[in-house]
Amino acid sequence: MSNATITLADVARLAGVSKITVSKTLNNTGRISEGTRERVLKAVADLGYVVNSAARSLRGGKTGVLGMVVPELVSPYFAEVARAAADEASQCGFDLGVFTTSRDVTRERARIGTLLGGLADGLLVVVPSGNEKFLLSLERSRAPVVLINHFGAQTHLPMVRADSYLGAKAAIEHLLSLGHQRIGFVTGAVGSSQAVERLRSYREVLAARGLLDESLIRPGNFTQRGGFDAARELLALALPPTAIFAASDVTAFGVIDAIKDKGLRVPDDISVVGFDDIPAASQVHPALTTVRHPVQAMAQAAMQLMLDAFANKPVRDTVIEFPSELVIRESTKALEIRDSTKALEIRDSTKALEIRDSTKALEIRESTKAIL
Amino acid sequence: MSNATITLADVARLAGVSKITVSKTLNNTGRISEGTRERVLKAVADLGYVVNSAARSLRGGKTGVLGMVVPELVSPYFAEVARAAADEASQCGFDLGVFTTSRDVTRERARIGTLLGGLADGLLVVVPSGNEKFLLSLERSRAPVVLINHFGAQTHLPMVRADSYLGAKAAIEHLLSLGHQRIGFVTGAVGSSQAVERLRSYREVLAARGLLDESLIRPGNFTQRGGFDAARELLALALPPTAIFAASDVTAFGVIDAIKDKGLRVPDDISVVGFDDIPAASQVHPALTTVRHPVQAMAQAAMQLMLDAFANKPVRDTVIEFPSELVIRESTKALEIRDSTKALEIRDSTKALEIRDSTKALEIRESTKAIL
DNA sequence: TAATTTTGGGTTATCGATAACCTAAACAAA
DNA sequence: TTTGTTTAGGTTATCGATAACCCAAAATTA
Repeated sequence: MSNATITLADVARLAGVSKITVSKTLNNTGRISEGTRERVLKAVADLGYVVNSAARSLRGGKTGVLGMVVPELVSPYFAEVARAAADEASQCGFDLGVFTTSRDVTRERARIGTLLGGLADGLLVVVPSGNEKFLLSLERSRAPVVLINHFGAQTHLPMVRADSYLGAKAAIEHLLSLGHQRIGFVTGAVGSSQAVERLRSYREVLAARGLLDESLIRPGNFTQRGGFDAARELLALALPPTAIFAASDVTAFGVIDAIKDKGLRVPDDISVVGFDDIPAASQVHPALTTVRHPVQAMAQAAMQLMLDAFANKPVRDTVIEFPSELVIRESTKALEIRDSTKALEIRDSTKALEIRDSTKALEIRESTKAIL
Repeated sequence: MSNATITLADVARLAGVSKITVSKTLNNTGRISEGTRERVLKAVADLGYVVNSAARSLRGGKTGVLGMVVPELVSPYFAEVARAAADEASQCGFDLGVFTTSRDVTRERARIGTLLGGLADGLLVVVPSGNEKFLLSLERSRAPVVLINHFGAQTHLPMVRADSYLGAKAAIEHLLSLGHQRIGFVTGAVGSSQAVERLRSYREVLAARGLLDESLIRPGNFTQRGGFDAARELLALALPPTAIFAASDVTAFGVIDAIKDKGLRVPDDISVVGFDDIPAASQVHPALTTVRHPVQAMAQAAMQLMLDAFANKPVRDTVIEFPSELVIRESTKALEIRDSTKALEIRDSTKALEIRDSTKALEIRESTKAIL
């Protein structure tokens, strides 16, 4: 089992032709007779030849690999986004390599450079923090870059994102319609533009009705533990909230844990709403009322932007925004006098009621060009 | 904003030196005077130059990127394995790109070839199905390949894996010690070597005590839905099991859903044990008793094998096996006369009792060489 | 038959970075 | 002054694949 690299030259020698003939055969370019083609393909199979992507890339060709950068892999939301993107990429004949963002910005830039410098044909970037310098270095890269869920600093890079503001608004209004007046909020990660949008929506909707109470806002950092701690603080207030809106589903799980830990019940004593609609949201008891991003459609749009960029179509300043949708399940309930026994029955039911508010994706091309 | 690629030559021109001087400066090879170094670094910064990885790779250098292939991204277990691997890779100065296995074997081989043909310096492969041809093509690749959790076909590739057999045995014995005699089993995915090991353990341990009943074994396919359906069937039996062992935590969640759906309680009516110890396992109510793989240690060992391979140390036929450990939480309970009120209290407690059986990792180098 | 086109396939140069080797200076020692 | 030794930096060739171009022989047409 020799470890020597098998190159086009080896195949050519075995098949008794020139390198270029092998290349043409494998790429279906140029004219090759049937006999030669067969001999070449046999030699390729016998030697187990595979093209060297580095060489092909260097010569100006495509590697067939796209890169994706996400903040973390274990977060169900990012995992879902990555899965959707990998699916769409695969449909288009590309492989998707998923990388996690480094905490170190310098290292991060170096890595992006590496990826874009011949390893990947393009990059899908999920930027929670809108680091301007980082975006600038992305903009100047030769390979196409598509941003996903970016709400921060100004950039000309094409992007696909899901609205967080209206989805959060729908969630708060749902709670208001159930009679809740004191609604707590557990924020997301500091620096996440999505988290900022959700908090902004919470503040504006409640302020408009004179119900905003800043003491009901607690940091949650998008973690279950953060949700747990935040809810504990909220429950310890002299006048605790009757409903809690968490900036993510995972945070909401922590909130629910804290509520149960206190001996209270969801949704009978306190209603809880999450955000993201990760797979687990529909499978916990009580099933979680939450806001969902149309992840698959977003991935499809991102992939289309990537293909457009490959085809040299103009994609600069393109913004494709999808609406988020409220998914009502079992963790929210009208504010009323409780009956513990009945509440338990409801909690044990697995039949989730799903109601969705969905509208079409807005596509805004060249929208920010006028600013230039 | 020109889109032209910036190469070493551009930097060299601006700095007034030759290409090789730039290369030496950036790689800290050769002797460069302080003045020249500064001029070069300034030119690099001004132009925003980043090395072309494809060219470097082609020239025989390293790209600094490792590839990892996992069956899927959304599975919490694989996500956790990928996270651990990315952590370890990062510690060693590498970036890790995570790819999902394609269903199409031909496409899969082509992709692996692409990755190994210059894009990645090495590959970590999580192979649930031990496709022999696939392994053979991996063996003949020039770049190092380390298998993770492989139990299938014979291969010379170095591997790191966690025992499933003994962990499953510990789980079953835990249930037996609690007085359970009728223990159901929900299997994993067909073709998964891990799933095979777990089922084998279940069969052997129970058969040894004359308690094996094949009608208590149901397919679960590692999914929550599969666990749900399997548990429904088990509960519909004339003599249903008093405990159910699921081949994965996610399956166990489905099992628990089904039990609750039937109006029964965990662990008061039926005990449930999972496998994997995904993050959610410790956070559900009741917290799940399960079996855990030492994922971080495994990733570290895999990375060490990779580094050894880079250093041309012999790694062929190396097998590093880690023991799995039983984590006892709240979903298992001694078989006894029930008191519903009391059971509820236990269920609502968030204080998980964690007991672990842990021994040291076994390292077997050259173990299979004698077979040749 | 001569001219033209088609077919099948080879030659050369190139992508960008770098290992191996070489060449001038400048300085020190003899 | 001559010889040796650093120091600083440049030349050349090469990795593997392929675009652009070229060239025979065979087939077709005038």
